[in-house]
Amino acid sequence: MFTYLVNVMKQDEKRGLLKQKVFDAAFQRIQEDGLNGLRARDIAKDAGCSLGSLYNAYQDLDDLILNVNSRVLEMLQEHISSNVGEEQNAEEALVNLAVNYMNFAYLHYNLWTSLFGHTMQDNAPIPDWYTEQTNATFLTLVAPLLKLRPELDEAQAFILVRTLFSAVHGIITINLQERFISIPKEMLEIQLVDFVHTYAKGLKNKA
Amino acid sequence: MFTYLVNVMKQDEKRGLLKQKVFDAAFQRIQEDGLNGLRARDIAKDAGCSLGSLYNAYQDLDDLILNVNSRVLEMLQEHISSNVGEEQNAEEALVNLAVNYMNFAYLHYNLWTSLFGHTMQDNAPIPDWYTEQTNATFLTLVAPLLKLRPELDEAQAFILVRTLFSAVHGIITINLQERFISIPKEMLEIQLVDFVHTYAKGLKNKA
DNA sequence: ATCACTTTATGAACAACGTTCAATAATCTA
DNA sequence: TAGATTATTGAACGTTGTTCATAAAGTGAT
Repeated sequence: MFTYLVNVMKQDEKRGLLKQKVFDAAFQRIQEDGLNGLRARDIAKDAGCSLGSLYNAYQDLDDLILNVNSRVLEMLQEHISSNVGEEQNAEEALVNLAVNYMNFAYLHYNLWTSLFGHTMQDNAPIPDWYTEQTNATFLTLVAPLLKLRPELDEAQAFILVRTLFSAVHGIITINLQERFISIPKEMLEIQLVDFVHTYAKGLKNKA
Repeated sequence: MFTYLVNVMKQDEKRGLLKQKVFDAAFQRIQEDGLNGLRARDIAKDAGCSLGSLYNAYQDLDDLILNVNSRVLEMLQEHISSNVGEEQNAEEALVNLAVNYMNFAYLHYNLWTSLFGHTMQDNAPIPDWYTEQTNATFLTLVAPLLKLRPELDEAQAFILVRTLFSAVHGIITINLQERFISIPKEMLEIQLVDFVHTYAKGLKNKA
C-alpha cells in the first residue's frame, strides 16, 4: 500500500520523500554512533537508496550534516527554554536555562557534540542560513530575560545571555570531554547552579 | 658535514632524530594548516623520509597528534601562567590567567583548536599519559591561587580554577567559532575581564 | 674485514572513504 | 504514444591511513 502512495505522488513529492529518508537515516546514525561514525554508504543503505541518490538529495555530506544540526538546534531551542519565563526573577530564569542546557547535553550527547564538533571540508565557509539560525536561537534565549528585566536594553541582555551561555557551555563541555577528569552529573548540576548564582550575585553588586 | 654527524651517531640517536623530524613536520603543518589539513604523506615529505618510516616512528597519526598536542599543552601552561602569581590579590591573578589564555588562543589559533578539536579514530580511548598531563596542567594553575588564598584547601581551589577556566574557555571558544557572531579581540578582552571581576565579586559576597 | 644477525627504511599495495558520472530507468508533457 | 526531461544507479576515480614484503643499513663477534 505504501507503493501505491508512491505511485500516486508527483515527482517533487517523491523527491521530498527521498530527502526525508536520507535525513532520517543520517540523524539516527549521528544520534547513535556520533559524527565520527557517519559514512555515506551506511546512510544510503539505511535510507534504502543508492549511494549516488544521496548526492542527488544533498550537495555533499557537509550539506546533510548541517541540515541535521539545524534540526538539533531547533530541538535545543525548544528544550532549553521550556520552564523558562514563568519565574519570579531573572536569576532563576538563568539557572533554569543553564540546567536545561546541561540536561540536553547529557540526553542527546552525540547530537550535541555534532553541533559543535563539526567542521567543513577544505575549510569551506559555513553557509549563511546556518549561522543565521544559530544566532536566531540565541535571540530566543534573550527574550524571556528581557521580559523579566525590562530595564535592560536588548544589546545588554544579548551580551549577558551570550556571556552566560558561553560560560555554561564551557563548563559542560570541559566536563564531558574525555581528556579531562569529569565529575558526575549531579555534582556538575550543583556546580553549575552555584556558578550562575555566584555570577548573578556579582552582577547585582556591580552598581 | 651533517652526513658525517649522522654516520657517527648510534642507532637509537638516529631513531630519535627521525622522530624529532617527523614531530617538527607535523607540528608545523598543524600550526599552519590546522588539524584538518594534516596528511601523512605531507608530513613524510616535509620530514624527508618515506611514508612507511612515519609509522616506524609513531604508532599512527593519533599517536603523532597527541605528541604534538602534548607539546602545545606545555606551551599553553608556560604562556598562561606568565605574569601570574606576583599580584596583590587573587582576583587579579584570575584576570591575568583569563587574559593570558585568550591571548594564547589568538596567537596560536590552529594549535589551540588542535588541542580541543582532536578526536580519536574508532572512538579509541585517549591514552592515560595524555589525560594525566592535561590534569597536571590544571594543577599548575591552581598553585598560584593557593599561595594567594591560603585559607582555601586544595580541593576548593581546584574546583574554583576549574570552573573559572571552563567558563573562560567557553567564552573564548564560542567567540572564535565560525558559526557564531564574533566580536573583535579588544571587545572580547573587555568582556572577559568584566566577567572574571563579576564572578569574583559574587564569590566575595557569598558568605 | 667478513660473516651472520638485527634493526631500519622503503614505496607498492590494500581497504575504506567521499564524490562523480555515463548509462539506465522512470516520469512528465504535448 | 513519442520525445524530452528528470531521477536512479553503481561502477569507477582520486585520496585517505595503514600495512608488509623486500631491500638496505647497522651491529658485534671472530
